[in-house]
Amino acid sequence: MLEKTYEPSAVEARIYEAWQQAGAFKAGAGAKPGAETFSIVIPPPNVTGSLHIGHALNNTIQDILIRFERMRGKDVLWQPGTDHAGIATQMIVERKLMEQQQPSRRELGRDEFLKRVWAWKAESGGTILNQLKRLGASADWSRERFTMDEGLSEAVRKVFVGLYEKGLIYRAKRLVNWHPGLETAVSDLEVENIETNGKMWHLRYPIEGSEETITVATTRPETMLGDLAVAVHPDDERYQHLIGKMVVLPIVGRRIPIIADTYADPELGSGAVKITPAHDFNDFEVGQRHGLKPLNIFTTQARVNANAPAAYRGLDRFEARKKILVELEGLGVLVWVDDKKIMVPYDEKTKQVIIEPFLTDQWFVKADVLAEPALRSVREGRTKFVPKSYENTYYAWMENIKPWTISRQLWWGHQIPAWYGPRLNTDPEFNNGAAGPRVFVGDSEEAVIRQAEAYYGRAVDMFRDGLNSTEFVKAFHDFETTQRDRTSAQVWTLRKQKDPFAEMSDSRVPLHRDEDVLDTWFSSALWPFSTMGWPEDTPELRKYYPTDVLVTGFDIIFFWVARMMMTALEFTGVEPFHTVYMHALVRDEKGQKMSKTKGNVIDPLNLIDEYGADATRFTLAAMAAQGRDMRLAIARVEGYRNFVTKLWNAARFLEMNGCVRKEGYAPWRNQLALNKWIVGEACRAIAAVTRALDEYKFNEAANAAYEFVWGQFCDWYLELAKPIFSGEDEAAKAETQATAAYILDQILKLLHPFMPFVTEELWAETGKSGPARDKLLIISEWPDLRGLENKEADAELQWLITLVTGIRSVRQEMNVPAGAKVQLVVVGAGLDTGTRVEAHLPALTRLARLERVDYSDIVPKDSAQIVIGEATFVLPLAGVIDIFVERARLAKDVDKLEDEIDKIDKKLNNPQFVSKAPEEVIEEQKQRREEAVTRRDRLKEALDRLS
RNA sequence: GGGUGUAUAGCUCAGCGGGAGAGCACUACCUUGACAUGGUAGGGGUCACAGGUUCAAUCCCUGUUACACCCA
Repeated sequence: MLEKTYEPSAVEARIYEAWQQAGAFKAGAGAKPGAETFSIVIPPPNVTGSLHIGHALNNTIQDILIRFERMRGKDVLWQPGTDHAGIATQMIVERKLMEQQQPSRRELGRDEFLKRVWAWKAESGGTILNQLKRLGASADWSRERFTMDEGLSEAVRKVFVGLYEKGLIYRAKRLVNWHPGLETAVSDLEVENIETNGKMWHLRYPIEGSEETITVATTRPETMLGDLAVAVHPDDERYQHLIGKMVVLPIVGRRIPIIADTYADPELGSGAVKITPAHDFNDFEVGQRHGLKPLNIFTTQARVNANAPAAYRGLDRFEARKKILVELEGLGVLVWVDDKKIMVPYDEKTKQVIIEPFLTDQWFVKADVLAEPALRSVREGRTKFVPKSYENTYYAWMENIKPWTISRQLWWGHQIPAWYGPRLNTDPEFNNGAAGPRVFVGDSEEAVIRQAEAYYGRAVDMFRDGLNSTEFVKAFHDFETTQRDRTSAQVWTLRKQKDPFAEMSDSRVPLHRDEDVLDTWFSSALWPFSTMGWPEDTPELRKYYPTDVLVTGFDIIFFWVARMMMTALEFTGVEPFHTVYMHALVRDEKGQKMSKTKGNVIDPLNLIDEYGADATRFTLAAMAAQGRDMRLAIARVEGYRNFVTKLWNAARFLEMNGCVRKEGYAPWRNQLALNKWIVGEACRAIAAVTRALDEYKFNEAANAAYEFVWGQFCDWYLELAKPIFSGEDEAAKAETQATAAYILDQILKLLHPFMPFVTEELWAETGKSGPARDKLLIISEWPDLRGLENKEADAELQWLITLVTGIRSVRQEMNVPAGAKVQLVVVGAGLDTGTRVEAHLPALTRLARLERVDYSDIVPKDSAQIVIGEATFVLPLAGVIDIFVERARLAKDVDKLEDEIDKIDKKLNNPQFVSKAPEEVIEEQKQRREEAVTRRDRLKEALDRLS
């Protein structure tokens, strides 16, 4: 016997274990022979992260699709894994070191620090995956991958080398977005521009050899220390005579030119702008056009460096600003201050640190080249976005894609497989100072050594500890010495004669490895194929790649989706998935983003603890309409928890009434209209859920299932079955018991993708009697009852439901006590109505609380009347009902019908409508009119009888 | 500044060229043999505003307003 309520906490862990034991999550579990494949790769969560509500939604949707397709007999793989999340993880470990008062990252050194990170990964890395398991995620855990696994790292190196060799990855000195806290470059996407109340300071610069001044405006006065020019528009009348003159930069004393460049906007401020090429992206370009060599005034921590006057060195950028303003004011240079809204670039993650444009050597990907085929894939429909509107977002970004900065000055991540060595004097670029060291890129040290030996014509030494290790410095110095001498054949000959050991110091060339690591998204970009074994040609890769659907939030469409498209097309030649399903972001019930600081975070694990995984999942699915965000209200979760209980109790009711599954039961052999009807309803519900899931309309799927289970099966079928169960007709009872058990099976299947735990538990419970179940629900077949609708049964049950509802409605409105039994008189019944009344007499009596049912040709006086079809159903309530109220009730209905008839008549009397509207629309209107007229006439008659 | 999206019941949201819907909330009644995490009945909407297209507009088009998000 089932308990009165379902206890999720008592069941979920056991069920999950049973699935694992049965190998139900394994790739291909339950697949029909020769089945189509269906694969999804999980968006890998941060390895040291924990589950938030967005993950819960994301993975619920994936699990619904996976369970659905698995039940449909496809060969399914859900590929799980985690991401090393370079910046986030490194920050966490650094913070922990600080909290525990241990040596800092730099004090520990690279190797020791990385050991600590791996230890932390080992300690906390399983958390989020365990949380996904609590949600019921049926991923193939035996195939779990991590972005820094050896295989995936090999894929990263292969891709890096491949792109490098094609010229699609290059190293360059550029202005990049610099994070002064982490002291690393970040990509454009990792910067969020936030509108802030700022100021515009107007500075009057003196002009050399003149009494004139030129006024420039800036939001960042401290950067004046790095000013290299003042620009005016070439057509600006006001400044023609100043172009070419020199400004003496206050405080600094540097002479800088006044240049003509269209970047200066004559309309803005004074029309003259200061140019600081090392600290502003626009200024950098201006500087390049005019051959200005950028002057960097900041350290990697955004403190003023030695390129500035001594008084400012070491000051933080904001301290420097204060000091400069004081000094400029004292000099009379600062002439005016405005308030101004300015966009300040913040670190996108924490929104705490202001990002600084900073001039450094970095690695870049020529994203524009890779974007071309990725754009075509979507334009030509080989990959589709759901909802489709995101395709425009994708186009807009991809069409204007900028070079992708992929190097990070971090330690946790994939170290860039590049080595640097000195240039030979025979190298064509030897005298080009800007060319920098000679770079060797290879997917292994052996490959690099081979290349380097070919270049140098002799052995090389590999220095892994970086540019500053004493061994490297010494070796490099030795090489440079010999290298210099070799520039002249004469000197070289002399040297060899003087120094018999010259040969030795000449013999090995020191190479050092690039210390930087790659952007985390570089490895994520390979996820769909790297997890399946690429670059090896594995069976998984052949079978499950390309994948089918990518399920993700729209916030990482650029970070991740676009980049997967690019790398997959470049390296595998196919789109990594045919569909990208973008779900909404989960917000709180007030529509605000959830954040720890606001304290409005809904922890999915709390929801699971309190309401169960099934209710949590169902809520997320039911709210997953295709939109930008969804607001999660606890009341909804509660409601779906109630739904779980409802299902549980329906099963309990069946159990109590001997509804056992029957061997050889065939739904098409049902005799009773009630059973024919519920089979048809199930058929429609299954079709609706299936179609909705095929279209990724999870809310529609959930609602259709919910409506059928609660609104049809529980509210009507079970209620109507009650009199049969307690009745004498054994044949009817047997058929209904078998049908009820059969429908429950269909329901369990239908709900399983949404509510896997309670359905699996009930599947087991109901499997204890009747024919033995041959497998778990998770790998059972998705239901399909097509062709079992029955029009007559539908009409009959619809009639019954209308009648019961009608009587109940009258009873309530007439304030008939709920317990009181009343008489029903059927007037004007034809053969159909008579048969139906007789067939459903017990149900009717019970549900409408009737004392007895009589037939008559005369309507009793002062009665409430219900018109259905040709018959009028009369509740003789003389003395009980208020005639006035009953008249009002009927009159209201008549009014409604009159309105409708008027509306339809207007249409039908319009010759335009009749001539232009489609035939079936006209026909439908006529039919609706006829029904309305009949019903109105009946109601009018009823009304007349009341007076 | 550019772009995208949204505006429907008190709330959260579906829907859609031809009858305005759901869940929650609300009101009233009901502990009837699965379920009070329940049942029954009920109230509630100029479908943001203004034009246009159409025989017909909540739905399509244009504009306005408000809000949200993305990009610079």
